[in-house]
Amino acid sequence: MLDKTYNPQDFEEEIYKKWESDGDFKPDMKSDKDAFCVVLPPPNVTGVLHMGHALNDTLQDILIRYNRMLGKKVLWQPGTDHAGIATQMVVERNLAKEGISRRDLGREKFIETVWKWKEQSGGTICKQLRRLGASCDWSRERFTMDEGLSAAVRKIFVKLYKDGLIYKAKKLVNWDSKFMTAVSDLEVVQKETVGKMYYYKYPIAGEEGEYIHIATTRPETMFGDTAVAVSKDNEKLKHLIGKKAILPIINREIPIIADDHADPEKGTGAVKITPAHDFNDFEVGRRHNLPLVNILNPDATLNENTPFAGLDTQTARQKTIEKMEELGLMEKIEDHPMVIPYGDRSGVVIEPLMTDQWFVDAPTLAKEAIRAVEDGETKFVPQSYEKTYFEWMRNIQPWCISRQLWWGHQMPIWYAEDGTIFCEETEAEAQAAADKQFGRHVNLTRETDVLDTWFSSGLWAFSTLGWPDENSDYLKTFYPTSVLVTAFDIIFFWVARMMMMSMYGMKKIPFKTIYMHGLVRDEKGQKMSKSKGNTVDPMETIEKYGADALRFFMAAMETQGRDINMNENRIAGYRNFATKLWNAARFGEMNEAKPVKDFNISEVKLAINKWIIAKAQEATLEVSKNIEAFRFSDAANGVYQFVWGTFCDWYIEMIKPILYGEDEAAKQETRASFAWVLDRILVILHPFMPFITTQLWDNLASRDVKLIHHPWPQNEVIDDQSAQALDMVIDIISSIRSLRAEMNLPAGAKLKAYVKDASASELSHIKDFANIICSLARLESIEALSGAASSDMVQTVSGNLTILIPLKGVVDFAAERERLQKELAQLDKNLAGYAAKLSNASFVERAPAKVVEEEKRRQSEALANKEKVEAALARIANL
RNA sequence: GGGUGUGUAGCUCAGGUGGUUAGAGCGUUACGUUGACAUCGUAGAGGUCGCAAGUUCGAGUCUUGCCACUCCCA
Repeated sequence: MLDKTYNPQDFEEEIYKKWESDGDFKPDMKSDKDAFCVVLPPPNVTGVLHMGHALNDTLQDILIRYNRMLGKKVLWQPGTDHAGIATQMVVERNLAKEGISRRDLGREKFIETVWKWKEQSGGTICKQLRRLGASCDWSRERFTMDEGLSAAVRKIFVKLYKDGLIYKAKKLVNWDSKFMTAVSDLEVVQKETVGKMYYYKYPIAGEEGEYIHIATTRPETMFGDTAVAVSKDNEKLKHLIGKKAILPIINREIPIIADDHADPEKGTGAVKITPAHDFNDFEVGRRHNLPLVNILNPDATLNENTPFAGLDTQTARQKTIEKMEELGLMEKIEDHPMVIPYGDRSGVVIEPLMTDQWFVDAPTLAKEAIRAVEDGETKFVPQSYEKTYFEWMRNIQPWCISRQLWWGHQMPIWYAEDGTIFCEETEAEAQAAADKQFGRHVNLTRETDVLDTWFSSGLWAFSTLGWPDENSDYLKTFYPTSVLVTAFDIIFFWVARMMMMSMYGMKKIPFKTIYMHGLVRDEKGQKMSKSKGNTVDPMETIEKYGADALRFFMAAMETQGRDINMNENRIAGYRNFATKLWNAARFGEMNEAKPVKDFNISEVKLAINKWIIAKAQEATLEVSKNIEAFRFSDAANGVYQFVWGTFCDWYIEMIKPILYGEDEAAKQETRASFAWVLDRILVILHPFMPFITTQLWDNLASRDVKLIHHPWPQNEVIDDQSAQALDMVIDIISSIRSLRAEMNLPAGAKLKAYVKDASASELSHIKDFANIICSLARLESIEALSGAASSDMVQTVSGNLTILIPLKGVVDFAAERERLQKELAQLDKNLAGYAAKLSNASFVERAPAKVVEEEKRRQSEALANKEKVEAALARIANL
């Protein structure tokens, strides 16, 4: 027997453990069916599950479970990302608590510590994914730093290097002074702030009392100035071009050059050029062959090229201003709105800095990645994301892949004493190559930089399937993967890079479809963030409402291209939905509705049972179609509507008279049909709510097949002949219920009803379903009206039928007149609309005949109804 | 500044290709403990579909302009 109340905490975790220990998530590699594969976007190993994951993983699990039930060979490939900076940060913070810095430990010991941390605390998010019900094949769990994936990284790195697509260059890069590493453009966030604009002047060399006026937001960088630029079109200032300015304080002469970077309309029209510390100035410097003067140390303090060595930029700025004031060169300081770059992990100001770094030639790799999408080999859903993708890919910049961190893939690069570079997959190979080239044994030292985390996750679609082993069964079976499901915020970080790396490494697309979903926001539509304190922990939600309710919420809210706002009421609503299903199942149990082996739906005789079976099949079709089209909300709402609105609200209520009646054959068939439909519900609801469906499946009967592997119904022939009769019954019941409510008839009053204007077949249906109608509309009887309607009868119209109920002295006829007047007004309004359309010659001429016919039908129906209502009004006019 | 979305009931949201009286859940009102379920049932109220013009026999849906907000890129 099922428990009286639905309590997901009682069974969800156990069910998951059983699936996992039974190997239910593993693909049957011997099967000859189509393959279906999804790679899990690897969460950071430091991560904990947030609502974004809950959405992402629910959608993937729905696709995975649906396709598994379709009988395909299904793999959901899980794993985690080593998350370079994030992980190093966590471990460094832990060490700091014990007063140890990573430098105290040294590189090797530190990395050991990270690995230890990973073993102990790295698996949190994977446990949480299990709690959500994600049916990943955990036996194949990978980590971006594990041996296989590291081999993939080395192999592709060497290949790229030898193809000339990885190179070392001294360039201006985004420098994070907290972690003392370069970061990529994507890891920099631009924040708007109100800063200051400083106006000062530089003396002109050899011209006493002449100055050039400068406006800058960063006075302390003046020690790195190697020119002042003026536009050649600047009438006021162009006479200065070719002269020299003197950098005050350090008294260095710098040229005044002509360059359009200096906009005559902005600031003073003259711009100080600091090529080593500004991306724009760097370009100016290159155009004019200006020297680069670096004024910063790696920790963003000023160096000995300045008078303020060792001071941080803020202090140095104050000192510079003071000095300039002393010299009488400071003019004014104004508030100035500006955009300042910050490190997305470190939160410190990012400084452009000249350093030696390694780059991937992204513009070259992007070509194939663009082509694959242009040619439709990979499709974006919703398609509009193609635009974003193309926009980015066509303007892509070289990708800085080196990081001056310790945690990550160390680059397979070795230097000889003279600096010659050797790039091989192993040290031995590098040594051999070096010895061969030099003709003697040389000492090699390895590059200390590690790779950007996204370099290894860029290989994820194929490295997890066994590459570089080209003969791997999994690689052959599952590559290209079927669908990638991800949020749009990592389209550049990850999706674009996987496309590039896969097209380069595999010469084939990584996935056929990329499904992009939105972000999960808080109730007000604000982005969730720890600093705002508006995050909702999915684990707490699951604890309170069950994983199924959270999953169903995510599915039901997922409409293409839109963000999802959290809504606890709604989650509670889906928990109620689960409760509803639970109680429906209990109803079946109490009424001995057990699944019947080899139950043949084509032999079902009762219209009510035929009807619900057809409706269940229609719902199945709807769910299938919508999942295939990635219309998750339509799919979820389809099952919801069927379970609650059709099965519980109508079918269960309508079969009660049968189940409590005397007709044994009818009872038997109804019990079997009920059980069949309930089973069908469990099947089509399973991808959305795997736990409750499995719990019910396992407890309602002994089964030959586990629900997780139950075949998904396909190609069914739907017999909906009985649909019309049942629709009429439902319509009659609804009309009578409305009438009762509107007239405030006591719920307990048993009434007699008479039907007018019914055809012979309609009358026979009414007779067949009389007990159902009476039970649900709380009538004493329903039969055909013989003779004229008596004057105390109130009426309601249902389709083309008129239902009359005599109400001697029970009713307030004034209220009834009011009700009928209201109905009449509505009918008149509609009739006016139909008449306007049909008297419009161009409508009748140009609209399709079907539409015109339909309009005429509606008009005549409304007219007939109007007559009936008028008759009823006349009848009770004097009461 | 460039680009992209969004604006529908009190709230949160659905409304592929234009065609009934624009739907759901929550909330709300009235009634109800009828032998699964009060985490419930029945019935109702509630909308100039952001604004304005246009195309069309017909516009929530297509076009243009405007307003407000979101996000991405500079």
